[in-house]
Amino acid sequence: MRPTLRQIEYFIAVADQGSFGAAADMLAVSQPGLSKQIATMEDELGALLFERTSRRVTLTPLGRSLLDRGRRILQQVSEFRALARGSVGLFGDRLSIGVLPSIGAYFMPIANRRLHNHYPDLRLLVQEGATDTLLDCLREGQLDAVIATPTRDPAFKSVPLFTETLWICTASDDPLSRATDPLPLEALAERPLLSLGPDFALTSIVERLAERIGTYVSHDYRGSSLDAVRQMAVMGAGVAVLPSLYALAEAVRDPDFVVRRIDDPQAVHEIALHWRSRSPVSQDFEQLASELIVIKKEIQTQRDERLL
Amino acid sequence: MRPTLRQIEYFIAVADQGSFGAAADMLAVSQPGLSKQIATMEDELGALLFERTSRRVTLTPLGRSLLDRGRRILQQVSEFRALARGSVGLFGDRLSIGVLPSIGAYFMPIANRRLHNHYPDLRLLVQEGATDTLLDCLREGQLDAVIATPTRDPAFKSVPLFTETLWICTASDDPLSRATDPLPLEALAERPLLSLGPDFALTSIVERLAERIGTYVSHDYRGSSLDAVRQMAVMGAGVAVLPSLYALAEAVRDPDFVVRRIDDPQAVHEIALHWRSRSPVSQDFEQLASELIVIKKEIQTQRDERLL
DNA sequence: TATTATTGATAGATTTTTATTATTGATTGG
DNA sequence: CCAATCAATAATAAAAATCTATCAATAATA
Repeated sequence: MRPTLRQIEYFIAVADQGSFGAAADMLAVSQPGLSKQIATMEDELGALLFERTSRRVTLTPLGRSLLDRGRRILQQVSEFRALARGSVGLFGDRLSIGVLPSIGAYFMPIANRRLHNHYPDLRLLVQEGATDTLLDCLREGQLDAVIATPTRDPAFKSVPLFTETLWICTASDDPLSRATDPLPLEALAERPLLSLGPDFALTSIVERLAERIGTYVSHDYRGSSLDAVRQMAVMGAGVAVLPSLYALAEAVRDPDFVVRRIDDPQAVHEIALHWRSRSPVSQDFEQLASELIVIKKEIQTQRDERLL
Repeated sequence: MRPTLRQIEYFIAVADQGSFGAAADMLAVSQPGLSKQIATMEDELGALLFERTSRRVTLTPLGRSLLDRGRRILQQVSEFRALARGSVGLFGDRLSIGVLPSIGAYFMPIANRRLHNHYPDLRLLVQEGATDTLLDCLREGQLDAVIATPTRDPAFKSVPLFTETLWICTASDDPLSRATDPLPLEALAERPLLSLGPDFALTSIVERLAERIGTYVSHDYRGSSLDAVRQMAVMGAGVAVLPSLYALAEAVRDPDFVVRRIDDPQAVHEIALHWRSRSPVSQDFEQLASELIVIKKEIQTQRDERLL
């Protein structure tokens, strides 16, 4: 592409030095080489950039008006390089990340703030959805990373981040709402459970729990959001099973909101960070994962203190 | 100076095409040569720009953040050249222009023909889209000019071209279809309006009108094209609000197609020509704008004659 | 499951571009 | 008029970019 960056560079050097020879010295190239580049540049542009008087070289009016543009171009190329080099071991400035709904509303805002301290230039674009949907987007390159239920797909690498416990929420006049201590799973027998739509991995977990104690997940009311699920429970449509991030955040906000942890080793939801195995920045993702783990612990500690 | 302009050019081509082979074809170079350039570029930058899976090529986060910068650099080099060659830039080269859908289908074909008489070498590449999308492309240098709703962004210069009036179209058995004279806005009260998707400035105007008379723009049926909007109106889904260029062109084509102008000072859509303020060929654009204004008047006169 | 097609990477030859040295021609101050 | 200075030219060398041919990996297809 003409003019070449080299030509622009030479052009600026000559303009600055006011002499071909001096410019050549400064750039540590031979004077004829530099002369040639300027000549071909002028030739291709169809106009003279310098006025050669026998004793000195001055810019033509055209050359003068091109000088700033040339400088700006070189400046931008150098910024381009700096940006590329500077982000070795870091992400670029935008990272598209897909997360489960509970993560999106109750984890990402905090995580975003803390990550900002470590990566000041990082801009997170968060998209919420179900695990499978998100992983499809990840596969197709619409997302860079996904925080969701672990998967075994070899197209992805993943690192476990944390485990969410599952909590129940019922109408305030429900007998289950009378206590706040962990609840044995069996106490939910005979009670219809409420959860999200069938796409969500959380729902599968809840279904498995329901099966174990001989009850079922209500198909009539399937929440499109965790808030919807909670509303249905409050109205008495069943027992909502909610992930800890959501349940506890709401409990902190509204002391009258009663949630109880399900006391069962299977009443948990594993959460992992996923990215494409082929991604050339795998190490960055691993580092991101460990940051996120730390952040989760901090959130937990902080919340425990507020609850006590 | 690294990266080379050629490397940046190749980089952008691959990003745009999503494939090394396609990019090489587009640039009329061999695929290995292009691969090599990208490889050395990545090598010299010390970071990968693309993520290669066997079936597709996607940008890494870093690549994505460099893309705009790259485009801007090429854009500026091309402006540098254009400026040097004397305003040959606009009417010698090809002009990529983005326009609103109604303009693209019912104005550009005619404008193109007439412009050809004045500027025999001018080749227009027309792209359709919503105002914001087009202005983004303009900013990034993918387009040279945009004909769309006026904006206040200081990055752009603009000249008003003309004002489109808004017209309605309803099903043929609709009471509103019985007359053809201008319609007071109030006659549309209680009637759901139909328009394009939320990206389009036209839709905002229609929404404002709807609000004034206490009705709404149907969200269930949002046309992806003006034709789609008209179809929905013909099927009785609501009252389509269409810009004059589209409505009158269709009315001329099909005499049974009933459209009525909305008789209200706010039922109008301003249209302006935009270009980058930094463009070295601003004068050319101003001239282009005045040509376009003349052309619009000619079209109007011509159509009025055919309608009478 | 085997086969075919597609896609990007690699190797080596070749052309094109850029740079170097040596030299020339022109101008100007003494 | 001479010596000094500067940019342009010529011949050649070095470097870079590109091409052809081919490979390896992976999906799609039979």
